[in-house]
Amino acid sequence: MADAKDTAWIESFPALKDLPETERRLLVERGSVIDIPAGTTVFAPGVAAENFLLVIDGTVRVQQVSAGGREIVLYRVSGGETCIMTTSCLMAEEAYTAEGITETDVRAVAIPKTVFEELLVLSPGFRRIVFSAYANRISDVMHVVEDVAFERLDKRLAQRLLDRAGSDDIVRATQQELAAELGTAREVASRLLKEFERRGWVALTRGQVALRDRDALHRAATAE
Amino acid sequence: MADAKDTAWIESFPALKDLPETERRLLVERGSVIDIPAGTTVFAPGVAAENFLLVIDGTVRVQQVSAGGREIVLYRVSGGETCIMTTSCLMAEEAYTAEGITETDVRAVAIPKTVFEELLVLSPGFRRIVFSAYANRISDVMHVVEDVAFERLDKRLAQRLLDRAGSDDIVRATQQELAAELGTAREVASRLLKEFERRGWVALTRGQVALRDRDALHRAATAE
DNA sequence: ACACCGTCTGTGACTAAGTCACATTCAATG
DNA sequence: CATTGAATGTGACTTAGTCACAGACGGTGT
Repeated sequence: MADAKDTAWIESFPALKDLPETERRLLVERGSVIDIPAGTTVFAPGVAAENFLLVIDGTVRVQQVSAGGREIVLYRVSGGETCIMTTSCLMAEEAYTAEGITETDVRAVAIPKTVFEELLVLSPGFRRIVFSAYANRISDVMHVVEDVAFERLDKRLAQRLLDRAGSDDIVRATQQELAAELGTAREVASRLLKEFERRGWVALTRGQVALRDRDALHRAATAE
Repeated sequence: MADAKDTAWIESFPALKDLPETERRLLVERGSVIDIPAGTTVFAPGVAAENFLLVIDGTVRVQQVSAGGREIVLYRVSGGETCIMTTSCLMAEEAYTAEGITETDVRAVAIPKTVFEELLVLSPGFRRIVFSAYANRISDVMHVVEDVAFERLDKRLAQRLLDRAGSDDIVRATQQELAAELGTAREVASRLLKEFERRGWVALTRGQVALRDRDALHRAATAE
């Protein structure tokens, strides 16, 4: 009876829907669709996950947390993507210090470890999906290194505002949250935002930033 | 005739030498031992590699290079480890901006892509090795993010000096190279090193740093 | 031996970013 | 409408990065 719903999700994964019928059936029959409320910790240091997660809808934020309580966002996993950290926590020798938190309500498919192994064996397509997920995450994190080590903060902030703004040109986030995106201190983000406001690029209100001049922000984000 | 030598290398990989005989034979018969001189670029942005590399001896430095010419070391691959970047360059959708360079003469085993695929299919042990290599590299790079974003430079420099010093307490590297390790500017590294010297922790000569007080450096590296 | 030259190192002056210690403002709630 | 906790603003200071140089060292060829 739940069959109609169970087969539907696979269509949201471009990479999966082209798999041969046997492999699709394995996924559909043995994977279970789960709903996770916003703000849930999906994985964290010291907590081993037993499932391979495919995110159908919503986003999971993966971030690094420092001893001093500062945070930095490493990447986000959203609809149609796979969350490799849940599985790879098992395999890493060193302990991760990163954590994954649902930013919105998330609907996901949990593939048990055994089925994950089976698919790796019998499906070249599935292998490709898993490896390219890994490769892309490494690439994401390397990009964060590049950003933090070499780019100016005003540039990074402007870019982040553009990335996070919806079509209404509004970023719904506190300055604390924006600072955590970039791995900087709240005061620093605050001062930069004030400067952006002084220049007429944004308008600040409690808990949100309204973009007023996307062009100017874009120029700032891509300067030299 | 080359058999004696061919079977020898597998013993330097703790993870591989416990594989079943069939899988070991595949590796030994189809992999080819290659020698790479120091300073060779093993992989770079835009260059796809066709082999899976197992490093027998020597080290490969993987680093990020910025547009402005600044560098930062992400991790090193040394004897008994696998270089996943060579294979995963193929799989990532985004282009990498990292490059791998041999720091010493390197002896490695190149596993052709087809054999790599075969082994992934038939060997759970080999899969575990590959995935744990990926997981550990992600972990390494995340650690770099943490370091760059949250740790003080003097602390990081002290740690790096201790890491890189041989048993003779000497780090053979120019200040430029040390700066590149940490992703900072040469002048900054230079000033910090001078300060370390003033405190009697190190002695500076052209192209090398001699450690004079490991304890003090260790305290600096682990302070709060 | 010595002059040459490229690399490596040192420094001052300035800008950018992070820290610390607060003051202030806002919006939800009783 | 008064209280309260979260969010924001700011000054003063330290640490890190940039820019523009000036020296200093060590290998090379004559």
